[in-house]
Amino acid sequence: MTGEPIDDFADAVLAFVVLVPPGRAVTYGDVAGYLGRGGPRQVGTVMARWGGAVAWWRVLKADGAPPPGHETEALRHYRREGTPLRGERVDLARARWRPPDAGPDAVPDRD
DNA sequence: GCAATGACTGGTA
DNA sequence: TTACCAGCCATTG
Repeated sequence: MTGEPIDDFADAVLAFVVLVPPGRAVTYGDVAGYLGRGGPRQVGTVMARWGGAVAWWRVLKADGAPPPGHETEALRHYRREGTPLRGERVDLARARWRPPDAGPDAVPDRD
């Protein structure tokens, strides 16, 4: 009864995106890297297909720019969630988020 | 099985 | 800062 035949890879991508807390963001390449499979393009393809079911605006390109065709919409969410912005792009230097179990000490994300 | 496509990335100019 | 190029990998015809 899934109703939506989401692929395994897509499910992993969406599961990762929903883990990203508000005020934070990650890049397509980061998601692919944490998943350990696929590439940034695959993550983008999944977001384009099922991204509407998750906080797609928390996933951006490596240059800190939101997905094309949704820049204004994404920027609106950033202002609302308090995401560190730098001009019209997200300040990945501060907004970049990483999974809690990606470190040897499971250290909480840096401020 | 092969070729084309795609919400990408990093390096160089 | 923007622009162009080559690499990357899963999906689709």
